Amino acid sequence: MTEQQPTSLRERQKEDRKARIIAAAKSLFLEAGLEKITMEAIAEIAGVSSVTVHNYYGTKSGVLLALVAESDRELLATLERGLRGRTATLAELVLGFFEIVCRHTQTHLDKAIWRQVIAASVSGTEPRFGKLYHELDNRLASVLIREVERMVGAGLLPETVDPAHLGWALFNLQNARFIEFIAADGSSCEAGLQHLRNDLSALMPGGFPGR
Amino acid sequence: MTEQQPTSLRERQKEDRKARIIAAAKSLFLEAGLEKITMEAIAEIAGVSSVTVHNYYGTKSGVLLALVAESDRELLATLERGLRGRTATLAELVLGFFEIVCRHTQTHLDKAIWRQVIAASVSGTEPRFGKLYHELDNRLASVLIREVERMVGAGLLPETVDPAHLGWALFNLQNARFIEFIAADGSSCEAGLQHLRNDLSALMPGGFPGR
DNA sequence: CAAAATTCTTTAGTCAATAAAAAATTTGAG
DNA sequence: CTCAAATTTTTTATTGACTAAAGAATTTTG
Repeated sequence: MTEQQPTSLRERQKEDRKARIIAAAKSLFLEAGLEKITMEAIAEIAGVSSVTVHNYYGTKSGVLLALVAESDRELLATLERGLRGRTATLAELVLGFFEIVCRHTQTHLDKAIWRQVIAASVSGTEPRFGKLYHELDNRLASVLIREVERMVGAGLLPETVDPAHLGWALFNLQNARFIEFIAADGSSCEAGLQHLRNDLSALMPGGFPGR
Repeated sequence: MTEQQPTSLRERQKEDRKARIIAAAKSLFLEAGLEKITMEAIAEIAGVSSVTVHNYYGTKSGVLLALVAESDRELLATLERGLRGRTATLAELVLGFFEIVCRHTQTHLDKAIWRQVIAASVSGTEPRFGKLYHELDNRLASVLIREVERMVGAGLLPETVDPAHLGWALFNLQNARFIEFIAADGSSCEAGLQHLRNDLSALMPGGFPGR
């Protein structure tokens, strides 16, 4: 996970420009909102041409994905801190997961950016984009999977559960409510949590599968 | 649900133009693919100006949503025929639902169109768009809810289950796999079904909640 | 240092989307 | 039936994302 420094001058310059671009994008988006900011403006502040921005990130949404990916490591760390070995039930796990993700999106970027990113990940105009986003999803789902494994190991869940399948199912449930959360500026994290609670208790009235 | 004819000439002309536009869009998209077709081309065949197309449908995705909405009634009818009172277990119900939806999208429109529609429904640039799409989702989820109600009534599920909550949870699970299905041109309906089976058996090993 | 390879910028163009003025047509009153 | 008012479409013009290709600049390599 540590960055190996590219020896070549060209590589270093490229990294520099990329960093300048996402730095410019981040500050501009935060101060003026997504659709007020043109690619041209980002390019100008980053000191490159707008075509270069396109060459690096493909589309405006591509720039946004880079912002999301940047905050991804921190989100994963927060999830580790908040969840690792700390939950005794599936509901606790999934609700905790959802709450951390929601709060993180509120703090770091904003809903408009997430909407664009998710929309672009679905629309599939950019091949590399979909791939990158899917990797983020994989990392997030893996957190749930690992915790389910732990709970099985600790005897909190029956040996018969398949951690990967259960983890993905829970991730998808949670993700549907996350999308609902970001889809409307008005909807609160609490409302999402309540919906998710309803989902879980409808599917697993006993608190965990098979019982 | 029956169309009441608008008496005014203006209204009739408007309906006419709208119908010409979606007819033009449908045939053009099918024969040349989504991104080859410009709004200009649609407008020309429909015999209106491109600005009029925008005035009616807002965006290109708005035109697509109209196509989706058009096929929606047929999809609902197919769901009714295929599911109503025909399933004895939740897995049968959800898997059947998923399969019908997948096959319908393959037959009627294509994945590229669905990708655009779902992306637009999330991105939320168009307020009316999100609302319309959400209504389609509601109608689809209601099918599941009704069937769950029936199964509770028939003693196939415990009295304790909340049909609305369970219906929505199942719909969200199924929808996640549907989005996965349309996200990649390569992914098959069968693969989606298998994933969904895994989800269901992970969450409800006994075949239904609470057991 | 000079040729070769790479990468950026310039230039030019397409298309979606929006705004505002202008043109056409339906409607409604007399 | 006719003329003014209301509505709607088209025309016109502009912005901005995105792409392609040619040209300019710079790093690399021999």
